[in-house]
Amino acid sequence: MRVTIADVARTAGVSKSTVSRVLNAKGEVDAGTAERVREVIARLGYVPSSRAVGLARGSSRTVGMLAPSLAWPWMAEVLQGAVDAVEAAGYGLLLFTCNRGRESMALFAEQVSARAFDGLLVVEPEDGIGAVVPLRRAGLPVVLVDDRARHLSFPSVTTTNGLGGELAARHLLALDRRAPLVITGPPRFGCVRERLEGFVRAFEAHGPGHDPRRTAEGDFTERSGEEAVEKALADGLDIDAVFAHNDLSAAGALRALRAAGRRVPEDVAVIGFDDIPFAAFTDPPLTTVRQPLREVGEAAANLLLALVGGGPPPGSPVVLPTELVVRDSAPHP
Amino acid sequence: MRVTIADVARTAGVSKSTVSRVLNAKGEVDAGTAERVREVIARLGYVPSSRAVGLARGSSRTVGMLAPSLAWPWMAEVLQGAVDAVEAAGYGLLLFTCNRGRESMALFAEQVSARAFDGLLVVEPEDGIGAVVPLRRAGLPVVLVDDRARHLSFPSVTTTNGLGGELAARHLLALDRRAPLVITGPPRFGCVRERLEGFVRAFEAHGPGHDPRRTAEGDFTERSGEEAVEKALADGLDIDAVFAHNDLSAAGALRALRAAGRRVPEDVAVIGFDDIPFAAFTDPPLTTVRQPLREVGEAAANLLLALVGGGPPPGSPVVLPTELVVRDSAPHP
DNA sequence: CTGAAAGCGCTTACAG
DNA sequence: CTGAAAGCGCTTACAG
Repeated sequence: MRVTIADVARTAGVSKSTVSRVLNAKGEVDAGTAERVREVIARLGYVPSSRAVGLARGSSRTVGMLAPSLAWPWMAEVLQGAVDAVEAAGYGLLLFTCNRGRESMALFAEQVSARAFDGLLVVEPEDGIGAVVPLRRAGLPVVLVDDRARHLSFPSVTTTNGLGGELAARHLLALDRRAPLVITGPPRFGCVRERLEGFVRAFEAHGPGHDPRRTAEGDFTERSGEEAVEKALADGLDIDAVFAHNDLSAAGALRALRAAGRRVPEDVAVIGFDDIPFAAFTDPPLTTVRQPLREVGEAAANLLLALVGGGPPPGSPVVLPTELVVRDSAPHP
Repeated sequence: MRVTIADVARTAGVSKSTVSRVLNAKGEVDAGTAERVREVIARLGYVPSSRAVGLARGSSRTVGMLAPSLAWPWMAEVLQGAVDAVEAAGYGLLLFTCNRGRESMALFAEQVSARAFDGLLVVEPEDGIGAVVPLRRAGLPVVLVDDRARHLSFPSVTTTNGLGGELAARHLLALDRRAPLVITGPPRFGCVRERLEGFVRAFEAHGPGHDPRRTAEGDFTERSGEEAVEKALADGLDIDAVFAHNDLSAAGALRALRAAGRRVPEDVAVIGFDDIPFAAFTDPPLTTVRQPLREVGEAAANLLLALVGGGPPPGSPVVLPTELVVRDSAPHP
């Protein structure tokens, strides 16, 4: 029923080898023969079976992507970038999620060992990269969208998180804010540590320094941003600025400030991180440190494809630039 | 290098057939032999090659999903639901996007005909389902997350869009709002037509009826919601309520109303549609018609898996309920 | 330039 | 209960 390479060969009056040659533009084929074969292929609507090709060739033209829950708004952007790059290369993207915990990982492991894909893209797994270390050791090309594994020399793509923290700090200093509240994410994330370090560094170099009591640990949720502000105010901390480690917690901070009757930006300037689409729609619109998320996805995918293609692993992480996007929550000086 | 079924057979002192039998729990195998084979499989860490199994068996335990740009906030939710269901069934999900237009579709078509997957999930393609009709005719199980193809008897999953429109209307009427502005999405979407019809129906049955001039066509973007309100106000239309066909355009409406000095909900009550996570964070938080997006993804995937498994196509679309989520932009009466 | 044959790693009748 | 063999649809040396 489905047309195979044998059908094409028979119809064109050549061998399967020859059909395969014109298909893959490999080896010398008489121009006339090639033309004839191509014509038959078109007429019969023949398309090679990816399974058979994969089996014979030992590769599947598919890459895997392991992501935490897709509920994080920035994930969609990274994923879109990756899909675009993968598609452009004629590959398929097999998507896996850690969403269901251990069970997810077990299923994922199965697919891995079943050789369902040729390379793997891993985005910030919540529980560390322990699960992917052996895969890489087993020879599977792996690229991390993250920076925590730098010391393990995992190929990775990340952004200038430290610089981002610095940009936020300098902007607040330019606005003459000296009493910031920093709402971080979970400190196990390398990006969190870098953002904080960059911020503190700038506040020490160009400002009054940073009092550790002005750092509140959040968990990237809107609620945690809200709580951090509520607690700071309840503790009697005077604050004229907030630097949140992501836009969601910045939105929470905005809400808590509003509820407390503090005006933004007059009383308290607020800066977020990520620049997810939603950042432009908060009230007031959020000044934030933009991460080029789609580009991150694209870069990671392209790096992976290069590795799959046999390219050399990059010596150092690919680092994409962050930039400050100024909106009303912390306007220009 | 990689361990194959032949290695297992040799080590266990049986034939490949027998290994295959214990692997697939097919046919009678002596309990002792089976035990021995299982032990060898575990010791050697053998995992069947998905490609080889697929080729021999004629199926790949993979389903495809074709989605428009992942940038729409609700897509992530649907996708997450689908991934969860697919993973739970031990299948893989191959993700495709229409994001790059014709080129995307060409690549997609290629993967389809290459039999890279056993079934296809299609989410609201911008340019209609023309591309997938032939696939289905060719025998590929297809499930639509949409309702426009109902007359083509495509298996599909959708929500009670008409009821959603009605819920919005009744809530506004209960708040004694008689002068609504309805901001629709592109009318080519079936869901848009249903939402509008449901709204109008309720306004005619229980209220003053609906003046067509009170309907503005939007395109689901924040900007289009903003413009619709600006234009209505510029035209001197008196409005005491807005019903937007999605949360993004509702957010735009909120912004335009604020800019015009109208208080929400005192002067104008606002209701959105979808209940994307961001709806809870607007100012004021948005009252909206909730669609169970994750459940939609799950239901669609499960339906598809059933079809792939040889189940009968459902006679009618699977319809999931919408419900009104009341927040401050249109509070309880 | 081209074909016959072996092989990729499985499954599945068919015999026994 | 078990094995030998053919077959899934390709690719790739190896001959010619």
